[in-house]
Amino acid sequence: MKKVTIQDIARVSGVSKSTVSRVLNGTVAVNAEKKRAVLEATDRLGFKPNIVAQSLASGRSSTIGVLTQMMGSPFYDSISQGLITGLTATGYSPIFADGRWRRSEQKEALQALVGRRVDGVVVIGGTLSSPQVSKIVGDLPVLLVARKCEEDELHSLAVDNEGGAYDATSHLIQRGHQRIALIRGLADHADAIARFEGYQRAFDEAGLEFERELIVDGDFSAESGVKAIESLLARSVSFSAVFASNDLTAYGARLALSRASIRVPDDVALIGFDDQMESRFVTPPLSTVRQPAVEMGQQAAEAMVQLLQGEEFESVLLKPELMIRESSDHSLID
Amino acid sequence: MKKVTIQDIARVSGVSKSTVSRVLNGTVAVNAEKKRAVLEATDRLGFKPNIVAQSLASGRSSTIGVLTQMMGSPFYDSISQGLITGLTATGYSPIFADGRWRRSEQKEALQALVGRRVDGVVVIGGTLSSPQVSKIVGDLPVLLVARKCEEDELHSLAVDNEGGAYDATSHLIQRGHQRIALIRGLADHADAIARFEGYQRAFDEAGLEFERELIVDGDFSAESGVKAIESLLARSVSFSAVFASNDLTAYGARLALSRASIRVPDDVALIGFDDQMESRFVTPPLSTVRQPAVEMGQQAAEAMVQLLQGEEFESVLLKPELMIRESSDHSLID
DNA sequence: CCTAATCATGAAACCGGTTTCATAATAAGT
DNA sequence: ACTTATTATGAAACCGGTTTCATGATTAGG
Repeated sequence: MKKVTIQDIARVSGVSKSTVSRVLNGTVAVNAEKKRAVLEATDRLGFKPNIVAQSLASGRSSTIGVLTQMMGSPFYDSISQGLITGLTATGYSPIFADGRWRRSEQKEALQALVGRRVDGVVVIGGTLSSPQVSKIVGDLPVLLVARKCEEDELHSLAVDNEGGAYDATSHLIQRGHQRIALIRGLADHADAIARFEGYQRAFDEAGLEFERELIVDGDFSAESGVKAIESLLARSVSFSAVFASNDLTAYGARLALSRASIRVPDDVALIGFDDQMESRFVTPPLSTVRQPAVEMGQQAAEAMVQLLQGEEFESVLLKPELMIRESSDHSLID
Repeated sequence: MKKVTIQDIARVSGVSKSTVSRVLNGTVAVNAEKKRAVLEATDRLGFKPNIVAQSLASGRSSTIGVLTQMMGSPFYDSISQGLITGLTATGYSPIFADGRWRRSEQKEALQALVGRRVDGVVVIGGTLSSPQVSKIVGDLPVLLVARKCEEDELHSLAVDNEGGAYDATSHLIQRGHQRIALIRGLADHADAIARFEGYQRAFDEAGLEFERELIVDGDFSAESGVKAIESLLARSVSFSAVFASNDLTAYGARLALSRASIRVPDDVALIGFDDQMESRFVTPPLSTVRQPAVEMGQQAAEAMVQLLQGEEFESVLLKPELMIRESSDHSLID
């Protein structure tokens, strides 16, 4: 079970290890006869290059660092998943480090990745500013996923949260809803803020005022959806629709409504954000704003490979798609 | 932005690079004065060891290969997530490769990991037999997660699927149900088979016979839950309870029941398997058999680190916990 | 046919660490 | 005090590749 090295190949095929390397990488032409001998030996001895040695010598590790923020969010998890699948058979392997949404840990994680000499870095979410990221990763290619890049110095692959929220809210307004409760996400989370802004803009453009009392704080968890509805009911706030900042929150809201014998969509329309896998199957199927998480991960993988091959990549802002299902399929207007 | 090497440290602090290495690794004692100088220089120059070089020289890469099977299953995804978090700050980094539930791809993926000279391998699910795995990874420590090891030659961290299914079924039987539909998982999936066996044993031990017509095929997807219920109804099979092979399937079943105006749990009790995050919040909250996926991932991380430190590790078979919620909270017996 | 340019190839340097080995210095033993 | 066992340390080998460089062989140009 001892490892075969190119030295062994060289000895067996009667050439120098330089030549073996050249044959294997096809960097320069070598005599056809020797080439055949080398390939034959490589095959017969079952040679597998030592990627670590390759990395050290070439300065490239064929490894891509991925910084995640594990909050057990289905959305972020799906992106990671898409990245892993998108990277298979590209020659690059993803190596993960987690930042737990804490600045210091994100920095450490990023440093660990750089220490491992990754060829590029994909940052999924997180709260590090792009200068902070740049400072740590240096001139390595970086791709920010599910995050806009404020300064536009880094490449990014994000979703238009504001637009998505605008669409969702407008949809409800068109169905005649005016008292639309909003369950917000984490107060300092960029996505949550953008979604709130979309909500506001929908009201503005419809020439309507939204009521302060309809805005409830949340934290993207299902529990916070339950609490939000309970709070609304406890305060006897009336509302005919609920826009939850993500699907998980919408599930919680749905449960709380059900407990209060409020029917969805008959009494109250409900809409979420994300379109996680389960949303098509909950009762009633949940209307939501679709963020193609898995696809984003795969796209990120492709984009990173492109960048590593020296090609250019234009930051993209994906337009999320409104998925209208039964939970909002009830119009107040006949 | 050029890299600082131990050679630089050596020059600055006036010692040889061997000594620098010794100080940094604490392998052997060195003169206190020199030690201080080295540490000071290390600090001042902001030295970060090149892990690739370290790996090549030491033969250890401080990297753990993880073989996943991306089927977008929340259960498996959560294990990966647990692994990532469990490995942070251990000095080891996880590197992923995906096998897509296909034998040939699993082999390739595993080979890729070994080629990267990982120190150990964690296999999550998958269909490779343990001899096949051993053959590829050689004498590296291996941990099979969410899978029993048939031959017991490899370490494993699994859940007692048969027992869990037995508990779930028995629970329904105790509540007076006798016509319990079972929606099976993928026909050739070990977990699906074990769950079916648990179902059968529960009937046996209760002295009851289960009816063939109540067993419907599925594939662990929500769609298959919908189809299963539709099939049951189309065949006019009567049943008072449904045991779905996983939560996703249960969601689908719930939706189909709802469409047919069959109430849960009043008309039909429903129970799933997994206890994924959402199950507490669907309507009605889903009774299920809890597999602590995230915790399993974390435990796997710990176990692997243990193995790498030469400590022993006993394969464990976790006992899943029955979570009784509203979806099965209706007894036929008063 | 002779000189210059091109080409294939092996030797050696290199990537950045770890580890063995030999040596000089120090401590211990009698 | 003299030999022997320890100890700290630098030089050098090594891990397994890639890449530069020099050289001898080949081809092209005139």
